Amino acid sequence: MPPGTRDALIDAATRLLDQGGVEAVTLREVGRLAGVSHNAPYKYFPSKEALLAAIAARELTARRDALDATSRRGLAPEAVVRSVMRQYIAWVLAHPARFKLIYGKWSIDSAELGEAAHAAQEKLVEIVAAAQDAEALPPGDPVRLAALIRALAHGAADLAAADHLAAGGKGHADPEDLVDDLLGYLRPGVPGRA
Amino acid sequence: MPPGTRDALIDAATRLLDQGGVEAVTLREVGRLAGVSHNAPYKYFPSKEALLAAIAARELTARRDALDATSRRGLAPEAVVRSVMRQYIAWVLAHPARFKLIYGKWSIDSAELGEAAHAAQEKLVEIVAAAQDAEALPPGDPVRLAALIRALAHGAADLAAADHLAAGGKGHADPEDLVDDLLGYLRPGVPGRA
DNA sequence: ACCTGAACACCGTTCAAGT
DNA sequence: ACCTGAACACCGTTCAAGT
Repeated sequence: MPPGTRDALIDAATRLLDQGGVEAVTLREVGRLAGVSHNAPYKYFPSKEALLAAIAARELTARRDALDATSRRGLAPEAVVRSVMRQYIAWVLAHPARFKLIYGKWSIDSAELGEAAHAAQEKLVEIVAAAQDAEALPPGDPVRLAALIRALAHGAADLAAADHLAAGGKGHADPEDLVDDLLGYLRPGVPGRA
Repeated sequence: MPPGTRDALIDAATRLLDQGGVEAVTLREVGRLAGVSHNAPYKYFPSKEALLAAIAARELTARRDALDATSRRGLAPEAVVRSVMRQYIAWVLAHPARFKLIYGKWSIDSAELGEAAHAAQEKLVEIVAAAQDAEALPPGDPVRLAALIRALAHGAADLAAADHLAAGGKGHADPEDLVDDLLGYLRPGVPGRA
């Protein structure tokens, strides 16, 4: 079954999510796009939220694969870190509804979702640790430094997506600028930004 | 009219928001809590989303006032910055639904909401600029440095609220730790974290 | 000016029934 | 095993009507 009803449902729901946000994802419209009735999804997912969790898990796995691909490209360790942060921001701005969905509130907890998130997080820690080994990032707990870097990219992207970065929007501070600023401050042994 | 139906509606909606997230805010329940019918809100707000925007604007104004109060407390400039970041994180963790609402997707644009966001942002820039003047933060465009600091607090708090900080949740990296780490890296003239 | 009750189109979910 | 159509309770919004 190459298409597969289950995948067709996830595809349809993802399309609706991208086009109109999570509130545009109705089971009736998902069914219509997938060519089934509006309650066929209940054969594959116990609830609408479980369908949304499947979208989120699939997306997080794709993000982890993207991190993996970047880390294998043969770039210098610091370039990998910078590239990964830029990709994160580009992803949020390209698919804000997927981003909001993943980090929004969940009433159910999907093991698939939790594991996908964990895998992506671990990949980033590896990348940061490699940059530390090359002395391109300051020493210390790589989990903690990865969390710092990721939190900045996450916050900058979210504020940019919500149009709350540097109120007035003069391009005074794009999320990419903030990434560069942070990496500048993190450069080991070099005081300040210079 | 001390209570005032309009304020009673915002109060009721805020209570529902805090208790069950934005999806728990239904006009029927808002009306019931406020002691009016389920369509009385339409006399004060053109839509449900406009009522939500009023909540968001009120909250942003309260945040600005909190920033203002902290900056007038007579603390050293660096202590003000640290205190303000901790307050931001505490606010997100205490009222995640208000936070998600403010930075979520808006189909309408409320002038009140935009102005409240701008006022809060400007207050933070003032605080950062004062710390720069006291050489407690590195020099440069205060708007940009304020954006960096805020983006980190925003991202760390959002990831913590969504339980995505340092997957595994061992307290390896609390949002407050990340704030301290960033301020350490930003200390002018001192290389690294030491 | 402020509020109500009935009505409309829509939604998630359940269920009996079909193949 | 997989899917459908009818039904239920709920929702945002509109509207005619009341004071």
